[in-house]
Amino acid sequence: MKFASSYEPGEYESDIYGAWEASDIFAPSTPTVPVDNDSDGKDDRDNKNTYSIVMPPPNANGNLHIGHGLTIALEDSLTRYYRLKGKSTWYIPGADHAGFETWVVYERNLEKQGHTRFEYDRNELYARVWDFVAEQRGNMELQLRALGASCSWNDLTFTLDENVIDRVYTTFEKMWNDGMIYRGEKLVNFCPKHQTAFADIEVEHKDEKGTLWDIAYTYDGGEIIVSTTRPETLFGDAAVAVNPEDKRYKDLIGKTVHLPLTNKEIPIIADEHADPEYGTGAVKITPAHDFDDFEVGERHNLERIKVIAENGTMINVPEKYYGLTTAECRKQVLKDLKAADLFRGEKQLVHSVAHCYKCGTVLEPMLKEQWFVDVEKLASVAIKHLEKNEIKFHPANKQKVLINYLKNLKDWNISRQIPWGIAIPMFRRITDAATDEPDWIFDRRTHLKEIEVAGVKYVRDEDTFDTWFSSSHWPIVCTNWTEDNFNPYYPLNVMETGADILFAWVARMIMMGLYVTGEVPFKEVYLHGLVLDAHGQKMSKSKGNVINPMDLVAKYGSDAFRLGILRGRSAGMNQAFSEQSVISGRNLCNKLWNISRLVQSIVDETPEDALSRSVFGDGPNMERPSPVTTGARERSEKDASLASYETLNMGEDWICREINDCLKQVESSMKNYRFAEAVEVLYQTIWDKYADWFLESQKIFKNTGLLKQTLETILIALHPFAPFVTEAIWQNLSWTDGFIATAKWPNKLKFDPISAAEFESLISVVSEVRGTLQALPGTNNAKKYSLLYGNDSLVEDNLLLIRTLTKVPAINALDGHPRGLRLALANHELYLDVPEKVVTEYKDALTEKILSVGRELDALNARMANPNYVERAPEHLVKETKDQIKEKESLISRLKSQLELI
RNA sequence: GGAUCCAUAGCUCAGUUGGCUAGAGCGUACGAUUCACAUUCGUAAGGUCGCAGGUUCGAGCCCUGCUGGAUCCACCA
Repeated sequence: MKFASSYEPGEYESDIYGAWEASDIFAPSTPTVPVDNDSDGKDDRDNKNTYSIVMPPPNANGNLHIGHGLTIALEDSLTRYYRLKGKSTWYIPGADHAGFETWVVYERNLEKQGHTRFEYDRNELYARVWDFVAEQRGNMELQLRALGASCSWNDLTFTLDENVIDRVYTTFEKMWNDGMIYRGEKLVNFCPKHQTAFADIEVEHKDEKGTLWDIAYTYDGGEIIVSTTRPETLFGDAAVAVNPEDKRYKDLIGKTVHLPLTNKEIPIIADEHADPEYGTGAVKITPAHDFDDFEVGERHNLERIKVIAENGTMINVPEKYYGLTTAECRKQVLKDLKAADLFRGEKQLVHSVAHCYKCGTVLEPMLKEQWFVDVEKLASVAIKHLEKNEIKFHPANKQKVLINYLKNLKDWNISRQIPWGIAIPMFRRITDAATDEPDWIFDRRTHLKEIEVAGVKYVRDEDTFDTWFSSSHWPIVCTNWTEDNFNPYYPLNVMETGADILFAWVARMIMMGLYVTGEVPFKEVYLHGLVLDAHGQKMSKSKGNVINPMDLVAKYGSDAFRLGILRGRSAGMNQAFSEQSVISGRNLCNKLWNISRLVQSIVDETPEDALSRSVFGDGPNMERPSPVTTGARERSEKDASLASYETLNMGEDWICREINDCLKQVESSMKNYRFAEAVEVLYQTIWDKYADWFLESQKIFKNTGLLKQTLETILIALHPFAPFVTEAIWQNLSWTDGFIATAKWPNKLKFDPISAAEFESLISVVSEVRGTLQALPGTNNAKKYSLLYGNDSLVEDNLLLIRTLTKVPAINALDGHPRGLRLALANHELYLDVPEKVVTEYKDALTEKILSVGRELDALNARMANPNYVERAPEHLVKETKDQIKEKESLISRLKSQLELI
């Protein structure tokens, strides 16, 4: 048997992916390189039929985590949907060198082997990490395949590919020439462990308990007490600041105080930065080691005295403290202050402290010469385009959030002291050269340590770029955008990524896209939130609640994972996820499998229908009977709209209508990025409508043309979300052809709307029968009692169907007097043939039913009693209310007469 | 300090310009089962839509205030 009794994803998934890839169906149909067939010098391509999306590159040396799972589920659903819709889809995969992340892993390995980074020069380290990453990379790519990502593998972009580096250098050169790059000595957040600076955005602030110490700075005839959490930095103090409005210290402004433990005198200055309400109102100013103090120092032209070295030890301090770590120094300073009777007390406080987001080390504000990008122009251009709504955001509020961020953006430190990254293409003049040559020159030859230009020698800056500087070019480099040619794939149709990197990445892609190409890099942005555990908690290794997507794929299948993670998820929100939703997805796949199995078995009863060709290998599950030769069908069979069928009864019209509604809802959901809704409506349609009502009725009618057509339609509609099971079924069905992955999105089905609506009545009749049978005392009622009908054409015309669906033993026309229990249906005369005794026992339930219908009727009447409602509400609503009142009234009177009979 | 989001059934979530009796999945209870599927089928219970006001014929949805939770940015000597 081709269809086993349950769907086993493990038996199909890798074969299916292999077949897709071997047939190269994920490459876009519109060429990605310029085409000029008529040699008129113009590109013949257009962007009307293209759909482009790039993958946020996963870390090349890591494993995919749950967030990647969500990313792929979202992006691949879009890609597959638009592919079925006939677009030339280009889903471009990527791999990230993940500068700092990878470096941390590599350096840890080095340390384990008893080595340090300082044993090697930069080029050698780079080469070693390159090999390390190359070894790891295939793993991540296999996992993307397991998730079903239908990306164009030939176009995979690695963040250190030559074209990426070229593009980054071109941009940097342009910025340098435009005067947007400057070298500045500024305070940067510096990790003493990793020996590198970070951008503001990479810093993690955590609230910590600390101590605030009061220290006396003396002057002739008195002392001024300052409060500090960092006594060890006092050697770098350049002043003491007080608020100009602070009466206590007014007379001291301009005087000098003695800096404790030294022979230095420093001035007392007036600056707004000092808050009279905080501590003593006087604050020590250490321009080289505190961000605020740096600014105070700039205002007052104070000396920047660097007392902490990059390795975290003390420098430029009295002999006694030299070389101590900051912690040791703090201890010693406090001890010495007490001995000198300059210590004036301490108190506990909670303050936020900057930490390295990778190793947790407390970051040191460090005075360093670094490369900065002047972001003013970049940000203002981006704001202008954002305010013109050139990019649509999902969720919409992120547009405002982003604009707000850009308005407050500070200059961007792009230097990193990590070997693993793109070298900054700047060279410094060696000091003894002629003095009229520039200090720094741009040059692409970063593989050289030293270059000579016009007889002057220059040495390369050893720093590398912040990875966000290069990844801000991602849409540009992935689509091979160039200055010279029209590119039908740029801007991207959508940028899908995590809401947590809206600032770090999305903002920078927009700025860079506009700077380089003059256009926004994408038309829409979809941001997903965090995937939380089943209880809404953040996943973390320390909590032990991390869910590995690959485990779920192995256990339940790729489709189940995708369906599960998309359910109940909406843009931008951090939402819970549990194995249970994956199990639901698995169940749907199995349901669909069995639906197909049933349809195939009905089709098989008509042998001339059984014909197809296999597109695929000879796996044990992929075999099918030899083709039958009668009436060979053309490939157009897979175009669902061309298949022929006729609807022969109202259930058939009804399912056509329901499937059409479903398609419409899926289309509108996809347009609005409401993935969960698309999945939900498919789930309902396939399970509750197709299987539970339509297929049940087809056990009687067996309309093979329609069965084939409708099954194809729902398979294609579900394919974007569950690519494997739909393909596995497609390949197993006897009449389908080609890949479902490249099928055509179905057209609407034709049906008779009046007949379709009548089926709703039948459903309500059947439901009422089932409900009443369950409510009656006793078990197995469906087998005990038959139905009697009065003058009712719906029932009369559908005796067999109603009998099948309700499982009652018989349905007979009422001969003479009504008997048994009349069902609570306003428009049908139907009785359950039950003995008087049972009817009597049912009395309470009947009374309750009358009361509940009565309450509904009261509410409707109250509405009509309100003259304002009748006057002001839309006419159709008023009419509807009237109709409902009529229906309820008739139902109630029937139920009441029944009750009287008892 | 600035900003954003969230609060609907036991749990996780829908509910799109305000409009029919507020929905789904899971869970729970009861019942079924040779006939595609126990990864099944049927039935049911379960909600003052966080609280308090306001606008409206009509509010889960709009407005104001409050409470609770989350996140981001800035700052914390």
